[in-house]
Amino acid sequence: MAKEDLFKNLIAHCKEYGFIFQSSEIYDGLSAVYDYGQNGAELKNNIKKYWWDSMVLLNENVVGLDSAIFMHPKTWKASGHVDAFNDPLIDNKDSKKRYRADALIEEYLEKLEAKIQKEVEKAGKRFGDSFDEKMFRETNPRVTANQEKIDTLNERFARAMNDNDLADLKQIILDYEIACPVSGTRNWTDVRQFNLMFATEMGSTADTALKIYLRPETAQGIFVNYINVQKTGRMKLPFGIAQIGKAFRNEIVARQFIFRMREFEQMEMQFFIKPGTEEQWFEHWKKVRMRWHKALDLGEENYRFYDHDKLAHYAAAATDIEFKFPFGFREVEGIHSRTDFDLGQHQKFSGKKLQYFNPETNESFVPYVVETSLGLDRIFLQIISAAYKVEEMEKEDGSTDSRVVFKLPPVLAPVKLAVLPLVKKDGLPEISRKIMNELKYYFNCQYEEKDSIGRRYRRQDAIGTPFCITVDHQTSEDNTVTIRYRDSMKQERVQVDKLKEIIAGHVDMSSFLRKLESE
RNA sequence: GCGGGAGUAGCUCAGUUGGUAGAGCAUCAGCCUUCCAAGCUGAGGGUCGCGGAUUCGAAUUCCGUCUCCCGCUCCA
Repeated sequence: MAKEDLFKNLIAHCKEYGFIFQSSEIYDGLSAVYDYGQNGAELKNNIKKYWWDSMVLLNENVVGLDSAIFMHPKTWKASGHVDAFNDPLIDNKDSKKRYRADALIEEYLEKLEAKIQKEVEKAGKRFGDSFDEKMFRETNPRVTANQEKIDTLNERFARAMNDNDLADLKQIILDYEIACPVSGTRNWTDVRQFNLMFATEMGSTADTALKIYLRPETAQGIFVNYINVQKTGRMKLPFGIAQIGKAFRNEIVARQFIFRMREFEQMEMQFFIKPGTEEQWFEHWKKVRMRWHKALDLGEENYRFYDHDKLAHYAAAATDIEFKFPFGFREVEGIHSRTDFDLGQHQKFSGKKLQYFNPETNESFVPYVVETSLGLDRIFLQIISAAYKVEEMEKEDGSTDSRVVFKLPPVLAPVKLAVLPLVKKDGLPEISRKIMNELKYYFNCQYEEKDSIGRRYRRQDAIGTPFCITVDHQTSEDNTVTIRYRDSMKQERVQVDKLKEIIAGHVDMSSFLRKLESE
């Protein structure tokens, strides 16, 4: 099957079996927003538990937090998001390229500056030692003309940016005949503002309302609570704060199913450290996080690190853990060395001390931060992409047969086992119900009696149920059932009272975590 | 946002120059009892993405709009 088809089929499969639906589908949907269905919600919760437990249970110096989506507007000034997420953009209609309008103008200014520089250098060579640069700049007509152009443009540009005058930004581009570097034409659209943060108002009357944003990342909720957690938890450096929560970005183009959504969920841990130890902790968390991913057993060859050359405004070092999706290698998790940027900014904007006092050395300082930031929806997509298999097999009579199977890690599977009476009579349903009623306290179970046993197995394969328990006529004689394994399709006959132990061995989170740490 | 493709039942799709909306699978009920889908009988389910125009009559033609997919672009 072609890769595109595979991805399409996966999306269709997710809908058909209750994993993911498009938001508000009966109203034609809402772009780049998705809902998790009955099976998707279970899988998502299990992923969260795996992450949360691996952070908070396995690391005694990492604690959890659940901060609000709404935050004081100053938060986003301090974090840099208000500035970084508000770009005036313009499109060239011929080349179809999109640019930041301010960047185009700045580039033009640089060109003018370069022209002057060239004149100066030329003159410098000609006159040798007797060259008076200041005099030359003030008197040469070509230089003064360009310098005047720069000065007037600079002034107008600064005013337009300050007033957020989009119309004038476009007019500048037209007036100074700035052309597209690709097409060379000046066929421009209007300048439009793309604000990547969703805004709303808090307060019931318009005149007192405060403009607030839906958080574009969960990290700031951790930073603003740094002191609260450190003091009340009596935390000593190094320590971490972990959080799972929704974040919102008004993406210009959101595509590729749940890979890039406008409303998404992050699993982030901010690790506070002494300055000077950031390299060591950066390497530590790179290793730990990669091990966490690989324990899911989705194929070693599907992972790689990608180190950033261009760094975001907050980062000193950054790497991504990338996974090979059906559409190529993409970022799933970011590990960033954020220095004291965030705490420093919040200290500055709030006027509150966000420091750590080391009683041994009598020093106070703003801690450095290494963060691990994982996209929950992305790792969900990663897991189902790797788990979705169409298998061809040969039947006993030589004809071919196929099945669609979700080979989800058993510990994450939405339904752990199905209890199936072989036939719908002879008391088999009653025995099955009894078994189910005992196991339901430990595992998410399903009971099914409709259709042939083979077809019921296939249905369970399609949602990734790792175990099918089949009750047959022998059960009433010796209290045994068959247990059928999803991946091998092999069956074993076991005692009913052994079921809990056998299944727990495969799906229990605590044993999975133990395995993770022992590796 | 731009270019290309698409939208008909839960899923995959057919639907001829405009003339009463179909199939397979799935679902539900019943029959049959069988350890790896596709046995038999019957039933339910669609204002053909939405809105408008043309027409005696529109799934089909035209306009607008929404959504999805691919490629740019943007973002991490």
